[in-house]
Amino acid sequence: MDQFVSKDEAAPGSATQRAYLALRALIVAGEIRPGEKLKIDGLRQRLATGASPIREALSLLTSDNLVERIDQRGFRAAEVSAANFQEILRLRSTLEDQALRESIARGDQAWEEALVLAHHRMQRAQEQGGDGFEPLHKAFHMALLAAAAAPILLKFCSQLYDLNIRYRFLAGRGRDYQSRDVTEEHGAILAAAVDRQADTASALLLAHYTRTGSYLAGLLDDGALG
Amino acid sequence: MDQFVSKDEAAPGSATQRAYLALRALIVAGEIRPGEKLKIDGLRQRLATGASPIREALSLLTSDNLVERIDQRGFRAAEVSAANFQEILRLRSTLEDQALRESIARGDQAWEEALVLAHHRMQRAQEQGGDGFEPLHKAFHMALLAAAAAPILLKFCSQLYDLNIRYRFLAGRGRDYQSRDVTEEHGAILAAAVDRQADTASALLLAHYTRTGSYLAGLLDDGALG
DNA sequence: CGCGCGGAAAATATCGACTTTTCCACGCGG
DNA sequence: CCGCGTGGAAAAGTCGATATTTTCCGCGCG
Repeated sequence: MDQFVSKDEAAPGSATQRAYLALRALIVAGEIRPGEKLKIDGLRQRLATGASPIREALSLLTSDNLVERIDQRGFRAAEVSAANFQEILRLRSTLEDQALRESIARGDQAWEEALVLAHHRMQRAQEQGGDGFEPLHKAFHMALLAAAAAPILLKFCSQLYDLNIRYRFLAGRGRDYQSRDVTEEHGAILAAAVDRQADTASALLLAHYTRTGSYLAGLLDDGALG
Repeated sequence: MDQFVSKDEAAPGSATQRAYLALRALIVAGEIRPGEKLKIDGLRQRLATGASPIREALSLLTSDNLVERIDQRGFRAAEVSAANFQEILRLRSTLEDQALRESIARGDQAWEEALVLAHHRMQRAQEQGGDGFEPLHKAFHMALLAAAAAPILLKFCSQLYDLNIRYRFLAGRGRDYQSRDVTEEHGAILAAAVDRQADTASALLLAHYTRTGSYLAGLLDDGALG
């Protein structure tokens, strides 16, 4: 029994890993509000584990820019601001442009197929009411870049994705995010990528981000943010 | 006494911070070889502290791409490779170009003065035998970018600097690094930055990196690396 | 009435020991 | 002679407790 341990909770080996994933999910989803104090003891109870895994997980999240460490005063969820949001958007554009171009240039057939598959799964989840949509959405975006032989770059992109999506959740649980025509946008990006039209794909992707960005900026101005 | 705590060892508050800085220095300086196993107990002795700060420091270093975590098998110093080195160089060029341009565009007089000061100190250290040169070299490079209002970007640049300089140490303790005309290059970059000539400054900076990169790649091919 | 000082309460950071997992070498069986 | 399974040692991971630091609140002094 190796992969057959998913009884109630996914149990990836170490308690640290579990705590890391759980906390990241809580922060990204906005269940832990920006600036909120992260008390070790509280989290210890909430996640049913010891203090060491919690501390380690928080350290990891610190380097992901999702948690801030205050010298001898513990941890808190990262603050949000319009400037921070803009920076994330800008960095993401720069880095994903580069990653996407390299991915398209180097991608083989296996990449292409994995990409189509990721897109299909995402579409499927969306049509069926959005259950489990979020992880698949991220999977699709990362699948676009996956063929780039640049581990650090991909890691940065993954981090920035999480930071960015956090704002979407904060803007209102992603309510009617899908109301905009993201479906079509995703489809167009997929098509361009599969056709190896790097310029087109990149332009579409950046437009996708810029548009989502303005959309969110509008929502954020309405009080969800200082 | 805020900045006056450098008696024997820098003693910044927490044991975690101390362990983090010490380990990072060891890895960057190459005293811990790439791929080397990082045994908790060994480090515990070496740094005279408990296991918790060590683990936490290693977690932080993991996110800096200086340490790799192996699921239930502990930690090891990050491996090195030509591909990894190339990626660092490439990313650094992209990100520092952007950061430098924004820094030059936004920098005020205080920034200019801090920059000149950082350069002077670095020069001074180099002339006097290179004592404490490394931290000042990093300080100068970061001072160039400091006026960019982009904390995440600057953090990435700082990380990439460390990753990059690690290769220089591995290539032979930075032996005759200064034999190349870095002094003049630094001076030219400083001048261009102070004169707010973004294009020139950026071009010089990238050339600086590219040149250092080829230089190191040459050294690394000679067996210091697989 | 406001400011600053002290002491109590809480939270963090750190340590030392326990539990679980992994690694390595030895010996048995094919 | 080589592969496989077993057993012991070592290391990682985790837990609970302790000590140190910070924070908060009320009291007295200016």
